[in-house]
Amino acid sequence: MSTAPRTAPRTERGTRTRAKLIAAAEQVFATLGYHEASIVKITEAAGVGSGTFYLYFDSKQQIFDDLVEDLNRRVRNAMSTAASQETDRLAAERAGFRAFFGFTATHPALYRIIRQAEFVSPGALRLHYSRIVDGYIQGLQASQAAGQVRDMDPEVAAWALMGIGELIGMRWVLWEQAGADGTHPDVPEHVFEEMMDFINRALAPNGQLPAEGTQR
Amino acid sequence: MSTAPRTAPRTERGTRTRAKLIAAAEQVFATLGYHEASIVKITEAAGVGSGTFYLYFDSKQQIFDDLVEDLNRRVRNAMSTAASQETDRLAAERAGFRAFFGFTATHPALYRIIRQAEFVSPGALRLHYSRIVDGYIQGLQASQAAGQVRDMDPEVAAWALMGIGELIGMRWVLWEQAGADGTHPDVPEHVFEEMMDFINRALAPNGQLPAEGTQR
Amino acid sequence: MSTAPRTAPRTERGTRTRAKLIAAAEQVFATLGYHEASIVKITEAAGVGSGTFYLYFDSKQQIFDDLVEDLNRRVRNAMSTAASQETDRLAAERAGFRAFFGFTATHPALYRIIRQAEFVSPGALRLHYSRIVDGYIQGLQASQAAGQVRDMDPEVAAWALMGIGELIGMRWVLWEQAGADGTHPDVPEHVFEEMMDFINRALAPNGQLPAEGTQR
Amino acid sequence: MSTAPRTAPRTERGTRTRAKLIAAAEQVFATLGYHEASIVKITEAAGVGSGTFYLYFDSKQQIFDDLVEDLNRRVRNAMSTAASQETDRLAAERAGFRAFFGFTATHPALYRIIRQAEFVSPGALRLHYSRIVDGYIQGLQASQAAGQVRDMDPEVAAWALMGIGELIGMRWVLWEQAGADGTHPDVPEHVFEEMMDFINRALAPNGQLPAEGTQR
DNA sequence: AATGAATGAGAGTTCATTCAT
DNA sequence: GATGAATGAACTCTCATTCAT
Repeated sequence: MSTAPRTAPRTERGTRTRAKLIAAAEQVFATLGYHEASIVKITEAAGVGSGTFYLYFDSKQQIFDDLVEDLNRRVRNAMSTAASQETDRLAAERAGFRAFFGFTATHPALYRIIRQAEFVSPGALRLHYSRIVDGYIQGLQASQAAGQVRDMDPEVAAWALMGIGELIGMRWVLWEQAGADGTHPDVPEHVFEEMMDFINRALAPNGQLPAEGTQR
Repeated sequence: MSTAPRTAPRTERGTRTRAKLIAAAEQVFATLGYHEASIVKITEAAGVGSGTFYLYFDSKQQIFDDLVEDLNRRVRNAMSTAASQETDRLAAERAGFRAFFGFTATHPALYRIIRQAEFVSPGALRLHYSRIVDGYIQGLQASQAAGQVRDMDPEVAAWALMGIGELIGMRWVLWEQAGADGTHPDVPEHVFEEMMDFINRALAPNGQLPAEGTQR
Repeated sequence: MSTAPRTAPRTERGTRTRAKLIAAAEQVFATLGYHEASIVKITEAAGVGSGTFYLYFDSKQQIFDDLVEDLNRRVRNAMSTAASQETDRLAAERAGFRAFFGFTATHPALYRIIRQAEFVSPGALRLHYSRIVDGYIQGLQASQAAGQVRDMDPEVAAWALMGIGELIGMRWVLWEQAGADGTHPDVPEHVFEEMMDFINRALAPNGQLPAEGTQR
Repeated sequence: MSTAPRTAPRTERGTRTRAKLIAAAEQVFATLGYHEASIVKITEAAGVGSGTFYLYFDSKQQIFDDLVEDLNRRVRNAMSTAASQETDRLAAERAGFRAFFGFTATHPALYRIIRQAEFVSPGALRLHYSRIVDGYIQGLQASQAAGQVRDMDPEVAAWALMGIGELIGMRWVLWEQAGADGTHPDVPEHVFEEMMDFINRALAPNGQLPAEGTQR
């Protein structure tokens, strides 16, 4: 009857229990998808009683939302960390995409979970994509200010880049057989280069096409 | 037809009933998603008894597969029909994307359904994307042969184009509020032009970039 | 809306259709049991449309009742025909049991159907057994009048005989593997003789035990 | 216990709930038969929620099998307990049959359930009869060793005794109207005596038939 | 804080029966 | 007389959630 959310553990033991549940949920959702995953399966994987779940989460939806939030934060972090270590615009772009594909290869769960989010948690999907796109927009605007990207609407370009990464990653990472450790291979080199060439041409200022060597 | 249950009625009335069910399923799946959609909701939307469903489909899975198949066929048809009425490569590309967005606007179900397919019907998702990409590849190869597209791997470009259309369509068609008739607005003009410009630059042969000022 | 039973075909074609349905029902009920048998399976086996069934039978129950009636008539007929060809009381008894086991061996359907009758068709089971027992009672009374059976309540003895035949038949006919033609083997000779000896001793007038040769 | 689902509760409350379900199933199966009995009817009779059923049993089939097992164990126990308190072979036999009819009178479910087992649970029916018959065989062999039963094949005699009890019980216990408490009357005295006389004569060693006038 | 037995709404599915053709 | 598409009540079974312990 209390209106307080149940998500705040008061004791240290409680904190540990909540963490076990989140970790179990990530694994179970990734393996089975949202609907096939049941609370009992999650609590069993966490090694706690089924009733315990509701001490920390209001519903199955809520733990799902928490998970999407978590994964989104991690993929953006991976991308921005990688990009920020480069000074050149082109190198930063390459590093960002490499980080994105790397995260996809090692965390296929992200992909799987996101694809279910639209109906499970209205808004979670939009938030996920919007946040990543915001990162692209900021990068593009900075590059425009430095004269390294042509004059254009950065929002449209950002969604285009997001789409390119999304489907290339789907095709050449997720669809390739995962190894025994559940990790997929990375995008093949020539595909990555073709993709970067495609993007460079689309973004380059007039008359500043990339140097011959990389154009093929 | 190869997927129909043995009991599938063969009369004209039966054909009409099956069509009503497919149309209802499209609407219900699009609105509620696969898991929230129930056979009863579909049959109610179709205006038939719940048992009637099983005269035409073996399971909820099967009508889902049939629907994916159906929508895939229709969207590819819309795209190729539109593109084939243009002789110029650029015009054909524009027409193809316009048809894609138009289909998305009037059949949001396609999008929403595909996003759920990974866990629901492994294989259907891949088939859907692969078939559309095949269409892109053929178009790109023809344009390459005509010297209108630069030398490049058409498969990578095709997946990039697919991704661009996918996310631009998601952002500017599906995420925009649908009207009373359930139809979403089309992509705004300037977004469409920015996108086409992006693509043109990515595909244009060296030295054949559209002249400044005539691009829009 | 008419109160007339639908079981009376008016034309010759109707007579044939009804017969096809009865034959199909016997086969389907025997194979699948009452509840697993569906009207559609029966009509398919009969080669008619499913709606046709209700031109001749009011319900699934009714055709079942008709079948029980039919099988009961046939097994009693087999038994009494066999017995009536013997003049000696002992020989008649032996012939009756032989006929009973023979019918069981070639029509295992009877057994299977009867075992389901109690809940399917209240009264059918009682009628079946009562009628057979009535035959035994009449035989016993005649033998008593001839001094060939001791003074006793023929009704109790009749039910005892029925039970003996029932379980010996179950154990040594039905439980033995049927051949390729669906026919079970007959009761082994020594079992039959042991059983007849058992019965003879139970029924024989005091001091008139069967001759040494048949006692073992 | 070996047939319990993995989720079967282990607390004392759980034990009580399981017992309530088994008792309810006995009553419902006896009244309605296997096919008319539904899980909901059983759980309603047990006074628990319908989902509770599946905490204790995997399916309707399983509770049926468990019930057959349970009733079989109890009827054999009642029979052997009664018989073992008598030293005289004849008295033991009488006590065994009395116990059998008494069990039938208070647990008509056993009878009704067994009759349905053939199609419902192949094997359960055979096991039930075989186990009871095994008890008869052992008793007969012991009596033969003591010279109280004539030389004969005890297996055939055992099945004959089983059949006699089966049909006499059906006719004079089950077919007689049950009282308000659901319990049927016992076999009438003169029927019981006639039956015992029938059996005694069938089993008695040559020359040891009970003397006239002292048989009843 | 933790438990797990209990719940009941709702899922997918079947089939005896009806009725327009 | 014959058909078979259509029906809907009833089935078995699942699972997110509650609550007494």
